[in-house]
Amino acid sequence: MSRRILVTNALPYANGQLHIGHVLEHIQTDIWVRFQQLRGRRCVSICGDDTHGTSIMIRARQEGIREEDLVAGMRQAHMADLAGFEVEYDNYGSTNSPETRQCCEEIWTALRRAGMVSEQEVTQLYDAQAGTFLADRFVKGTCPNPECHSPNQYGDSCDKCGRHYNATDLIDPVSTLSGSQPEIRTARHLFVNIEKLHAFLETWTQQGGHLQPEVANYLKGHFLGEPLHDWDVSRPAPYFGFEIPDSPGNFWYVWFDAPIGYMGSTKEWCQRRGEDFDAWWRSLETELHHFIGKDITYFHTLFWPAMLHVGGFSLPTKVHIHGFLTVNGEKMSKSKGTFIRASTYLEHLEPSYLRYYYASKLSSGVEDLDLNFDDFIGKVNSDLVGKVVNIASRTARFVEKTGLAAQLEDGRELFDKTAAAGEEIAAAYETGDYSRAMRLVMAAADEANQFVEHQAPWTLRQDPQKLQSVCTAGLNLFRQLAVYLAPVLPRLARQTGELLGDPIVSWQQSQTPLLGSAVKKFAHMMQRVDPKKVEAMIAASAEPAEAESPSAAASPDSDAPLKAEPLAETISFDEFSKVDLRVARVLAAEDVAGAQKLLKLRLSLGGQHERTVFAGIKGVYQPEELVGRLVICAANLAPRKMKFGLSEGMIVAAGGQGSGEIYLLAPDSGAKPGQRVH
RNA sequence: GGGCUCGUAGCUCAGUGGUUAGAGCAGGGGACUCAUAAUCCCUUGGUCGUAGGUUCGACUCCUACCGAGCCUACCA
Repeated sequence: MSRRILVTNALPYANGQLHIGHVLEHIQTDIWVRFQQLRGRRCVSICGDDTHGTSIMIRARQEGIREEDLVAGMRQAHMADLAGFEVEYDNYGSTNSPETRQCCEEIWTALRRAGMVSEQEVTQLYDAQAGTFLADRFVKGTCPNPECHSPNQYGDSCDKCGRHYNATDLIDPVSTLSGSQPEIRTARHLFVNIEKLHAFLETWTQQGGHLQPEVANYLKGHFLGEPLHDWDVSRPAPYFGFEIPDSPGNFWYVWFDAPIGYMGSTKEWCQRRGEDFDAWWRSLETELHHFIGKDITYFHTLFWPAMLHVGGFSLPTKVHIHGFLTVNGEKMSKSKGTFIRASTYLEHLEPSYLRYYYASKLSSGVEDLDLNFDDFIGKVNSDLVGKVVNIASRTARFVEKTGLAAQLEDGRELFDKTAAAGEEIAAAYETGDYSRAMRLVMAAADEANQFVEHQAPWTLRQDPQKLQSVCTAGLNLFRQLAVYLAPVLPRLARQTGELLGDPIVSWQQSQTPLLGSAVKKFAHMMQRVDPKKVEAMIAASAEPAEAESPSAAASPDSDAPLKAEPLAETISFDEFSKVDLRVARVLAAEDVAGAQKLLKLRLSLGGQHERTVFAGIKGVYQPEELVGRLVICAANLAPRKMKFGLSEGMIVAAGGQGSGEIYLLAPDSGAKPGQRVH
């Protein structure tokens, strides 16, 4: 009996345009789906937009439109981008649909019935002016870390010093929505007591091959080794989402309904196609495969199976988790032009290039994948144009008039060999090891080129029958490759079908030669990648701000540090003079065992006045080189108790955060310990 | 600090116990000229991160360390 498979791709968030990192996942999914369909399986692919949450609500407000309109517009843009990359879904839905709401209610009811919902008080910052609670990313303030005190930090953690804290700990918090000072308010939230399913999750994650081994290990070590925390699944109004039926004024948190959106989207498809929903989501006969990025592992491997289990739905057969995309070896960067939108790519380059490149580098593991443009150009040009398409290009013209021979005589052996390789290639696709599949196909392409070379059809004008025989073999070898590549390169498969008058619809077509068929006039199937277009794409992606402005070019110093850390708000002289900075001499400096960045300093402010200060400069300054030198110390800072002792001040230093650059300030010679800095 | 992944030729990567470690690209030499300066043949190039260990035998297993990335905690 043929397998029945339901495949999902993570739902893109409706808050932004797709970029080439999103595209990686969609292509990975699309290749797998097309492969299954080519193999004759019943394989349905489901996606849609993830539409709820504070971000969407805020953005809609900013643009002065309804959330529904914002979300609808973004969905159209996402669908257009995906279509541009030849990514096809059987249904592209939205979490903001009646179908998703219905599924949410069903699972919620089951959670209630299982006694897995509890209420707890949650204290959060509240913006009275905007009338909403503030998610961490909507509040900014000064980092509460006394050693840091960086302004303009988000409510969850400081990107300067890396400390994590509660938004309520921020100094001088400001709502980014209204600019007003938020107040602290308490609200009742609903929690799912996932710990009750600990044993179930332990078994499900560790057995049955549902997860890649490294993912199973990760969960075991990080979450399953101790009781699972209750999961906060509600947000008080106003919130763009679904109101919880039995808890008026509370809405399901976006991550509650996001995966349920897979079901809602399936339901839409079922209604349109007259399919039975339960046959897809409550049937042991149906495989369920999720493709996601490693950033959302947690939601898909713990909460999601738990919700499905409680709701009586099918559990995922496998969660396929991939790594992140880097470009030219680094995180995508707006200033370097490597943060490339899907639509920008499509304006400059063919989707086939990226589909093939990604396929050639994807494995079944969770490793990150690097898109290196030199490599990209080389690989696409030599593999696809130089090798694969070239086989057709050098044989088709000779048989335009005669068509394919009635028998496969020459090349029979190689044809059989290539046909036999099909199973190995299929196995590689099946496990998600596309790079292996591509290697195998390219090896076959090399042999096909050798065959053509040795038969030298261009020397056979005097022997039309032999010429036709050789080219029939060459084109059949090419057709085999086109079948094997069809999941990755659907356009090439279509072109091949047209060339030979026989559409490629099944993997099985690689096993039998096509004979007696007419051959159309050969036209180029794929253009080489033009490096200039790659450059143009990168230039078009670079942030306009980074495009050189005349004044920036004239200045000897880059304005990058200032951009990285914008000026703080204006303060009065009185406020400035509250900070008492003093010249101090380093009496002693030592490593703090166990600390990653800390040195323990003993400072003298003159006479008997000494201070112990911890400074995050380990690895940048050696303790020996500090002893005796003068530094500037914030001397009236409240002492701070730290893991390694009490810190009685702070020494000031300049630096680009995160870059490891730290430069201690020093007074010019002549300054004496204890002197104040005015 | 804990965890995961990775470290093999200039580049991108195969290779998970067994003969002298492979491919593609790039480089060098030659051939062909059908083909999108594509192709074919030959060729240069690696102490498989380091150091130990297990084994008759290790790139492959174990331990430690070094380096890169990510996650997580703590801390700055």
